[in-house]
Amino acid sequence: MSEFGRLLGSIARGKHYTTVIDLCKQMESSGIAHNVHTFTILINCFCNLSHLGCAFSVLAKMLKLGLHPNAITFTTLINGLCLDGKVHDALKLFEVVEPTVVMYGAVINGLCKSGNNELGLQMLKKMERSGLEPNIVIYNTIIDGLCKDGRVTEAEKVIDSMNSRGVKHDLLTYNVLMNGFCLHNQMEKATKLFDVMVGSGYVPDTFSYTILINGYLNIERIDEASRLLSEMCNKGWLPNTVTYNAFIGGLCKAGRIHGAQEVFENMCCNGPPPNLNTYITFLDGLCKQGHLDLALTVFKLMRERKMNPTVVIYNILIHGMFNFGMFEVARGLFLSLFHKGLKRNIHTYNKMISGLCKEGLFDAAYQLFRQMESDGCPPDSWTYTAMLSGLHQSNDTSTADQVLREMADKGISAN
RNA sequence: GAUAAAAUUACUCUA
Repeated sequence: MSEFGRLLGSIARGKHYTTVIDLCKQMESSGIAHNVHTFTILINCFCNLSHLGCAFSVLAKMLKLGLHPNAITFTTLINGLCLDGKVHDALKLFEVVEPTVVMYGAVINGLCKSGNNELGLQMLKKMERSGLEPNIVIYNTIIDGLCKDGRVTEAEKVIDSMNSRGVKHDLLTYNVLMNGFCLHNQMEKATKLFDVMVGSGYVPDTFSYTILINGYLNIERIDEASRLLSEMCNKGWLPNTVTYNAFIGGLCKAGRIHGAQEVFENMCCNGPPPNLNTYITFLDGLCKQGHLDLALTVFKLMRERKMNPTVVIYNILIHGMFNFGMFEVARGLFLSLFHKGLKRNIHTYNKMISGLCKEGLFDAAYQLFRQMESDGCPPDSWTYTAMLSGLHQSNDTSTADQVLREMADKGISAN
């Protein structure tokens, strides 16, 4: 039985979540019983596929069988709730179970990732008071949240207090800090920190290099990014899909479409294989630079390579088409979302409405605006702004007033 | 009781 758990665990670690779920079904039908361990693995798989409902059904089944979920089960569920954006529910669950260090790690991560650094810091304090010692994972989580928020100085203070509590920083701490500098146009500081890190005996990994590479690419320093790429290769670190995706984005941004295409084609032929983000990055770059024909070719290629376009891919193309006057193509793409069974999101509608208004197609825009609610995408402040501007352009003051009232009723204010 | 299951870093669509 524990053999089975081990098997499931290793498959789950390889991220083959659906395989695990299938195996569990087979296991059940052949009468092999679950235990807390295998149930928890199953819950984690559902969480990682964002099938929270299924995850909680498994929990219910566990309870019905008289099995007691343990701290790991709860941590898994808390993490799943956070991944699904339900941080409040995660907190509620957290409050009714006996906390552990890892459980704190999961909620703090959920809080920091959802823009609640303050609550994350409060949790850290609460944890310290409760007698549980925060570990390096918890500190790195907080430091990352602060760095991404541009609060690198505060992050450095957290490092000091962490050190004085006897927790030593690690390679991740350096990577997180470097990324903080890179994201806020402080490449000199990032580079200096890289040198400090190497000088202290840490061996930079693929993350370290990709962080710096991406930083240089963001300021269009392709030369320096390429130099780092060779350096990392010489040191024996293989650039991965993320590293190349960063190059594709950076090259497109610098207008070097040909270079980006070369990187992309090389990935297709020699690996590492392009993933969804490769297509998102490349298509977005192509569309922003007005290379719509090539974008459509890549879009076709994507489907030939059995990579399923998502709504994000469609949004990018729709946006590109509107920007370069091909609004009929954009409308066609919008319609194919329905044919393909892909759910529209707020980006889709905001792009469509502002695009249609730009073309003077106010009625069409208004029609979409009115279908948003029933399509599960309630308009946000940006939708209202775009729609109102369209209504004003078409001198439809009565509709504009009505929309303004609705907006006020919903407590949404203009941008 | 565990040589099995849980939390942290890079690429990633709109004004």
